[in-house]
Amino acid sequence: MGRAPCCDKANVKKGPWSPEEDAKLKDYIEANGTGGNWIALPPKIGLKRCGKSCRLRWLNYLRPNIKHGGFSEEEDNIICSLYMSIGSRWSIIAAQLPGRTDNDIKNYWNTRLKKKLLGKQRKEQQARRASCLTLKQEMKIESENYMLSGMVSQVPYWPQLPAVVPLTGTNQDPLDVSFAQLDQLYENSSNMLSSASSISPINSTCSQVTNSTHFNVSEAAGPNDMFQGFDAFPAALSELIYSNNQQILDGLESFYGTDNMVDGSSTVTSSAESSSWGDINSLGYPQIFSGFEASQQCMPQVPTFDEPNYFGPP
DNA sequence: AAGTTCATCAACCGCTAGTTT
DNA sequence: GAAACTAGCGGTTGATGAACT
Repeated sequence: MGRAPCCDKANVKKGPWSPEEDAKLKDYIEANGTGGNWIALPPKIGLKRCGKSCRLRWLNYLRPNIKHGGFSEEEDNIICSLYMSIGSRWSIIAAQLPGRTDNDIKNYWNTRLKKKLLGKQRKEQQARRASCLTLKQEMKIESENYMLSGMVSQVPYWPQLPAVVPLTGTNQDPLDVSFAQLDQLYENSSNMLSSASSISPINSTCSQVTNSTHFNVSEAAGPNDMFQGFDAFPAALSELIYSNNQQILDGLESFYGTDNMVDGSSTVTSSAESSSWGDINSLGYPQIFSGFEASQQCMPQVPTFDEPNYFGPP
Protein backbone atom coordinates (compact mmCIF):
# COMPACT_ATOMS: atom_id res chain seq x y z
CA MET A 1 0.00 0.00 0.00
CA GLY A 2 1.48 3.29 -1.05
CA ARG A 3 1.39 6.49 0.80
CA ALA A 4 -1.53 8.81 0.41
CA PRO A 5 -0.59 11.88 -1.58
CA CYS A 6 -0.10 15.02 0.46
CA CYS A 7 -2.54 16.87 -1.76
CA ASP A 8 -4.90 16.40 -4.66
CA LYS A 9 -2.44 16.82 -7.49
CA ALA A 10 -5.16 17.27 -10.06
CA ASN A 11 -6.41 20.40 -8.38
CA VAL A 12 -3.10 21.87 -7.44
CA LYS A 13 -1.41 24.65 -9.30
CA LYS A 14 2.27 24.24 -10.09
CA GLY A 15 4.95 26.51 -11.39
CA PRO A 16 5.94 30.04 -10.51
CA TRP A 17 4.01 31.92 -7.88
CA SER A 18 2.08 35.01 -8.84
CA PRO A 19 2.29 38.20 -6.78
CA GLU A 20 -1.32 37.64 -5.73
CA GLU A 21 -0.54 34.20 -4.38
CA ASP A 22 2.50 35.53 -2.58
CA ALA A 23 0.45 38.29 -1.00
CA LYS A 24 -2.24 35.87 0.14
CA LEU A 25 0.23 33.53 1.74
CA LYS A 26 2.34 36.24 3.30
CA ASP A 27 -0.61 38.15 4.70
CA TYR A 28 -2.15 35.06 6.18
CA ILE A 29 0.98 33.74 7.82
CA GLU A 30 1.94 37.13 9.19
CA ALA A 31 -1.51 37.48 10.68
CA ASN A 32 -2.17 33.94 11.84
CA GLY A 33 1.02 31.95 11.60
CA THR A 34 1.20 28.61 9.86
CA GLY A 35 -0.91 26.89 12.47
CA GLY A 36 1.61 24.10 12.46
CA ASN A 37 -0.05 22.48 9.51
CA TRP A 38 1.07 23.41 6.05
CA ILE A 39 -1.20 20.91 4.39
CA ALA A 40 -4.27 22.59 5.78
CA LEU A 41 -3.08 26.07 4.93
CA PRO A 42 -3.79 26.45 1.20
CA PRO A 43 -7.54 25.71 1.39
CA LYS A 44 -7.91 28.14 4.26
CA ILE A 45 -6.62 31.03 2.23
CA GLY A 46 -8.00 29.97 -1.11
CA LEU A 47 -4.76 28.91 -2.69
CA LYS A 48 -4.71 26.07 -5.16
CA ARG A 49 -1.28 25.05 -4.02
CA CYS A 50 0.24 22.05 -2.32
CA GLY A 51 1.08 22.60 1.32
CA LYS A 52 4.64 21.69 0.65
CA SER A 53 4.80 24.27 -2.05
CA CYS A 54 3.45 26.92 0.33
CA ARG A 55 5.98 25.99 2.94
CA LEU A 56 8.82 26.20 0.46
CA ARG A 57 7.63 29.52 -0.89
CA TRP A 58 7.41 30.97 2.58
CA LEU A 59 10.74 29.64 3.80
CA ASN A 60 12.73 30.44 0.71
CA TYR A 61 11.19 33.66 -0.46
CA LEU A 62 8.45 35.30 1.60
CA ARG A 63 9.83 34.90 5.09
CA PRO A 64 11.15 38.15 6.56
CA ASN A 65 14.88 38.92 6.58
CA ILE A 66 15.66 36.66 3.67
CA LYS A 67 18.79 37.66 1.78
CA HIS A 68 19.16 36.80 -1.86
CA GLY A 69 22.43 36.78 -3.74
CA GLY A 70 25.41 38.91 -2.88
CA PHE A 71 27.26 36.30 -0.91
CA SER A 72 30.23 37.78 0.91
CA GLU A 73 33.71 36.35 1.06
CA GLU A 74 33.04 35.45 4.66
CA GLU A 75 29.94 33.56 3.72
CA ASP A 76 31.85 31.80 0.97
CA ASN A 77 34.41 30.66 3.48
CA ILE A 78 31.82 29.48 5.93
CA ILE A 79 30.02 27.51 3.27
CA CYS A 80 33.23 25.93 2.03
CA SER A 81 34.41 25.13 5.47
CA LEU A 82 31.16 23.55 6.52
CA TYR A 83 30.82 21.68 3.29
CA MET A 84 34.23 20.19 3.87
CA SER A 85 33.26 19.31 7.40
CA ILE A 86 29.76 17.99 7.08
CA GLY A 87 29.04 17.66 3.40
CA SER A 88 25.83 18.71 1.73
CA ARG A 89 23.81 19.25 4.86
CA TRP A 90 22.44 22.46 3.46
CA SER A 91 20.00 23.10 6.24
CA ILE A 92 22.79 22.92 8.80
CA ILE A 93 24.97 25.19 6.75
CA ALA A 94 22.08 27.59 6.29
CA ALA A 95 21.55 27.64 10.03
CA GLN A 96 24.98 29.21 10.34
CA LEU A 97 24.18 31.97 7.88
CA PRO A 98 21.34 34.17 9.07
CA GLY A 99 19.02 35.22 6.29
CA ARG A 100 20.18 32.50 3.94
CA THR A 101 18.10 29.53 2.97
CA ASP A 102 19.30 26.03 2.34
CA ASN A 103 18.01 26.23 -1.19
CA ASP A 104 19.91 29.44 -1.82
CA ILE A 105 23.14 28.04 -0.46
CA LYS A 106 22.71 24.82 -2.35
CA ASN A 107 22.19 26.70 -5.59
CA TYR A 108 25.06 29.04 -4.86
CA TRP A 109 27.39 26.14 -4.17
CA ASN A 110 26.39 24.16 -7.21
CA THR A 111 26.44 27.03 -9.66
CA ARG A 112 29.21 29.29 -8.48
CA LEU A 113 31.25 28.40 -5.46
CA LYS A 114 32.27 24.98 -6.67
CA LYS A 115 33.30 26.36 -10.02
CA LYS A 116 35.11 29.24 -8.43
CA LEU A 117 37.19 26.85 -6.41
CA LEU A 118 37.79 24.53 -9.30
CA GLY A 119 38.82 27.35 -11.56
CA LYS A 120 41.43 28.53 -9.14
CA GLN A 121 42.67 25.03 -8.65
CA ARG A 122 43.09 24.57 -12.35
CA LYS A 123 45.10 27.74 -12.66
CA GLU A 124 47.40 26.66 -9.92
CA GLN A 125 47.91 23.27 -11.42
CA GLN A 126 48.83 24.81 -14.71
CA ALA A 127 51.22 27.14 -12.95
CA ARG A 128 52.83 24.24 -11.19
CA ARG A 129 53.26 22.31 -14.38
CA ALA A 130 54.80 25.33 -15.98
CA SER A 131 57.25 25.76 -13.18
CA CYS A 132 58.55 22.24 -13.77
CA LEU A 133 58.77 21.43 -10.09
CA THR A 134 59.75 17.93 -9.35
CA LEU A 135 57.63 15.87 -7.08
CA LYS A 136 60.35 15.96 -4.50
CA GLN A 137 60.51 19.71 -4.59
CA GLU A 138 56.79 19.97 -4.27
CA MET A 139 56.75 17.59 -1.36
CA LYS A 140 59.41 19.57 0.40
CA ILE A 141 57.63 22.85 -0.12
CA GLU A 142 54.28 21.52 0.95
CA SER A 143 55.79 19.86 3.95
CA GLU A 144 57.54 23.04 4.98
CA ASN A 145 54.45 25.10 4.42
CA TYR A 146 52.53 22.75 6.53
CA MET A 147 54.96 22.82 9.38
CA LEU A 148 55.45 26.55 9.32
CA SER A 149 51.97 27.80 8.80
CA GLY A 150 50.30 26.24 11.79
CA MET A 151 47.57 25.61 9.30
CA VAL A 152 45.96 22.83 11.22
CA SER A 153 44.72 25.35 13.72
CA GLN A 154 42.80 27.08 10.97
CA VAL A 155 41.30 24.23 9.12
CA PRO A 156 37.80 22.97 9.57
CA TYR A 157 37.65 20.57 12.40
CA TRP A 158 36.85 17.02 11.57
CA PRO A 159 35.03 15.34 14.41
CA GLN A 160 36.76 12.43 15.99
CA LEU A 161 35.36 9.24 14.66
CA PRO A 162 34.73 6.27 16.88
CA ALA A 163 37.30 4.24 15.04
CA VAL A 164 39.48 4.32 12.03
CA VAL A 165 37.14 3.94 9.13
CA PRO A 166 38.18 1.41 6.54
CA LEU A 167 37.32 2.54 3.10
CA THR A 168 36.35 -0.05 0.63
CA GLY A 169 38.93 -1.05 -1.90
CA THR A 170 42.06 -0.22 0.00
CA ASN A 171 44.15 -0.84 -3.07
CA GLN A 172 42.49 2.06 -4.68
CA ASP A 173 44.63 4.90 -5.80
CA PRO A 174 44.53 7.34 -2.92
CA LEU A 175 44.39 10.21 -5.31
CA ASP A 176 41.10 9.02 -6.62
CA VAL A 177 39.22 10.38 -3.69
CA SER A 178 35.74 11.27 -4.76
CA PHE A 179 32.71 12.79 -3.21
CA ALA A 180 31.30 9.30 -3.01
CA GLN A 181 34.04 8.40 -0.60
CA LEU A 182 33.47 11.55 1.33
CA ASP A 183 29.87 10.54 1.60
CA GLN A 184 31.06 7.33 3.14
CA LEU A 185 32.95 9.33 5.69
CA TYR A 186 29.97 11.50 6.36
CA GLU A 187 27.93 8.41 6.83
CA ASN A 188 30.23 7.33 9.61
CA SER A 189 29.76 10.60 11.39
CA SER A 190 26.02 10.65 10.94
CA ASN A 191 25.40 10.21 14.62
CA MET A 192 27.20 13.41 15.29
CA LEU A 193 25.36 15.20 12.58
CA SER A 194 22.01 14.05 13.74
CA SER A 195 22.56 16.01 16.89
CA ALA A 196 23.20 19.15 14.93
CA SER A 197 19.53 20.06 15.05
CA SER A 198 20.43 22.00 18.15
CA ILE A 199 22.81 24.18 16.25
CA SER A 200 22.27 27.83 16.85
CA PRO A 201 22.90 30.34 14.14
CA ILE A 202 26.08 32.28 13.88
CA ASN A 203 25.58 35.83 14.91
CA SER A 204 26.29 38.29 12.25
CA THR A 205 29.07 40.37 13.73
CA CYS A 206 32.65 39.36 13.92
CA SER A 207 32.96 39.59 17.66
CA GLN A 208 29.82 37.65 18.17
CA VAL A 209 30.96 34.96 15.86
CA THR A 210 34.21 34.67 17.68
CA ASN A 211 32.59 34.42 21.05
CA SER A 212 29.53 32.40 20.35
CA THR A 213 29.14 28.69 20.58
CA HIS A 214 27.36 27.56 17.46
CA PHE A 215 27.35 23.85 17.96
CA ASN A 216 25.71 22.64 21.09
CA VAL A 217 26.45 19.06 20.34
CA SER A 218 28.30 18.67 23.61
CA GLU A 219 24.96 18.64 25.33
CA ALA A 220 23.92 15.67 23.31
CA ALA A 221 27.23 13.94 23.52
CA GLY A 222 26.43 11.76 26.44
CA PRO A 223 28.80 10.11 28.83
CA ASN A 224 31.10 8.64 26.26
CA ASP A 225 31.66 12.09 24.90
CA MET A 226 31.67 10.89 21.37
CA PHE A 227 31.33 14.44 20.22
CA GLN A 228 34.50 15.45 21.89
CA GLY A 229 36.24 17.87 19.66
CA PHE A 230 33.28 18.59 17.48
CA ASP A 231 32.31 21.18 20.00
CA ALA A 232 35.56 22.89 19.25
CA PHE A 233 34.63 23.38 15.65
CA PRO A 234 33.22 26.87 16.15
CA ALA A 235 36.58 28.09 17.35
CA ALA A 236 38.23 26.67 14.29
CA LEU A 237 35.53 28.15 12.13
CA SER A 238 35.89 31.56 13.71
CA GLU A 239 39.58 31.46 13.18
CA LEU A 240 39.02 30.34 9.68
CA ILE A 241 36.74 33.24 8.94
CA TYR A 242 38.62 36.04 10.57
CA SER A 243 42.19 35.12 9.94
CA ASN A 244 43.98 35.14 6.69
CA ASN A 245 42.59 31.91 5.39
CA GLN A 246 43.70 31.84 1.85
CA GLN A 247 45.31 28.56 2.75
CA ILE A 248 41.94 27.08 3.40
CA LEU A 249 40.68 27.92 -0.01
CA ASP A 250 43.89 26.64 -1.49
CA GLY A 251 43.41 23.42 0.37
CA LEU A 252 39.83 23.10 -0.71
CA GLU A 253 40.74 23.63 -4.29
CA SER A 254 43.50 21.12 -4.15
CA PHE A 255 41.20 18.72 -2.43
CA TYR A 256 38.69 18.86 -5.21
CA GLY A 257 41.49 17.85 -7.52
CA THR A 258 39.83 18.80 -10.76
CA ASP A 259 41.38 16.07 -12.81
CA ASN A 260 40.28 13.42 -10.38
CA MET A 261 36.89 14.83 -9.83
CA VAL A 262 35.87 15.58 -13.33
CA ASP A 263 36.32 12.20 -14.91
CA GLY A 264 36.31 10.08 -11.79
CA SER A 265 39.11 7.95 -13.14
CA SER A 266 41.80 6.48 -10.99
CA THR A 267 44.67 7.02 -13.31
CA VAL A 268 48.15 7.51 -12.00
CA THR A 269 48.55 11.19 -11.61
CA SER A 270 51.36 13.49 -12.35
CA SER A 271 53.34 15.26 -9.72
CA ALA A 272 51.06 18.24 -9.97
CA GLU A 273 47.97 16.29 -9.10
CA SER A 274 49.75 14.33 -6.46
CA SER A 275 49.73 17.31 -4.20
CA SER A 276 46.05 16.88 -3.63
CA TRP A 277 46.64 13.94 -1.39
CA GLY A 278 48.93 15.92 0.83
CA ASP A 279 46.35 18.64 0.93
CA ILE A 280 43.68 16.30 2.10
CA ASN A 281 45.84 15.54 5.04
CA SER A 282 46.54 19.15 5.61
CA LEU A 283 42.86 19.86 5.71
CA GLY A 284 42.72 18.09 8.97
CA TYR A 285 41.01 14.92 8.01
CA PRO A 286 41.63 12.12 10.41
CA GLN A 287 43.48 8.99 9.74
CA ILE A 288 40.64 7.50 7.86
CA PHE A 289 42.68 7.02 4.77
CA SER A 290 45.17 4.90 6.60
CA GLY A 291 44.67 2.03 4.24
CA PHE A 292 46.65 3.97 1.76
CA GLU A 293 49.93 4.17 3.61
CA ALA A 294 51.77 2.43 0.84
CA SER A 295 50.66 5.02 -1.60
CA GLN A 296 51.30 7.76 0.86
CA GLN A 297 54.96 6.98 0.99
CA CYS A 298 55.56 9.57 -1.62
CA MET A 299 53.48 12.14 0.17
CA PRO A 300 54.46 14.74 2.71
CA GLN A 301 54.38 13.42 6.21
CA VAL A 302 51.82 15.10 8.34
CA PRO A 303 50.81 14.41 11.90
CA THR A 304 48.30 11.65 12.22
CA PHE A 305 45.02 11.98 13.95
CA ASP A 306 46.38 10.45 17.10
CA GLU A 307 49.36 12.68 17.39
CA PRO A 308 49.14 15.49 19.90
CA ASN A 309 49.83 18.28 17.46
CA TYR A 310 47.35 17.08 14.90
CA PHE A 311 44.96 19.93 15.51
CA GLY A 312 47.53 22.58 15.85
CA PRO A 313 50.87 23.54 17.23
CA PRO A 314 51.40 22.89 20.92
C1' DA B 1 19.02 39.46 -36.14
C1' DA B 2 18.48 34.66 -35.24
C1' DG B 3 19.82 30.56 -33.22
C1' DT B 4 22.37 28.12 -29.73
C1' DT B 5 24.61 27.40 -25.44
C1' DC B 6 25.32 28.49 -20.73
C1' DA B 7 24.24 30.08 -16.02
C1' DT B 8 21.09 30.87 -12.56
C1' DC B 9 17.51 29.94 -9.43
C1' DA B 10 12.70 28.85 -8.15
C1' DA B 11 10.16 25.00 -7.66
C1' DC B 12 9.21 20.15 -7.68
C1' DC B 13 9.95 15.30 -6.33
C1' DG B 14 10.91 11.56 -3.49
C1' DC B 15 12.64 10.10 0.63
C1' DT B 16 13.30 9.90 5.78
C1' DA B 17 12.32 10.91 10.50
C1' DG B 18 9.23 12.19 13.81
C1' DT B 19 4.54 12.54 15.54
C1' DT B 20 -0.20 11.31 15.99
C1' DT B 21 -4.02 8.17 15.88
C1' DG C 1 2.99 -1.82 17.68
C1' DA C 2 1.32 -0.48 13.23
C1' DA C 3 -0.49 2.65 10.09
C1' DA C 4 -1.26 7.21 8.68
C1' DC C 5 0.20 11.58 8.36
C1' DT C 6 3.30 15.76 8.28
C1' DA C 7 7.55 18.46 8.23
C1' DG C 8 11.81 18.82 6.62
C1' DC C 9 15.65 17.72 3.73
C1' DG C 10 18.55 17.16 -0.38
C1' DG C 11 18.71 16.06 -5.28
C1' DT C 12 17.00 17.28 -9.57
C1' DT C 13 14.46 19.68 -13.12
C1' DG C 14 12.69 23.29 -15.97
C1' DA C 15 12.01 28.13 -17.07
C1' DT C 16 14.25 32.20 -17.98
C1' DG C 17 17.55 35.50 -19.32
C1' DA C 18 22.37 36.44 -20.63
C1' DA C 19 26.20 35.53 -23.42
C1' DC C 20 28.04 33.80 -27.37
C1' DT C 21 28.38 32.36 -32.37
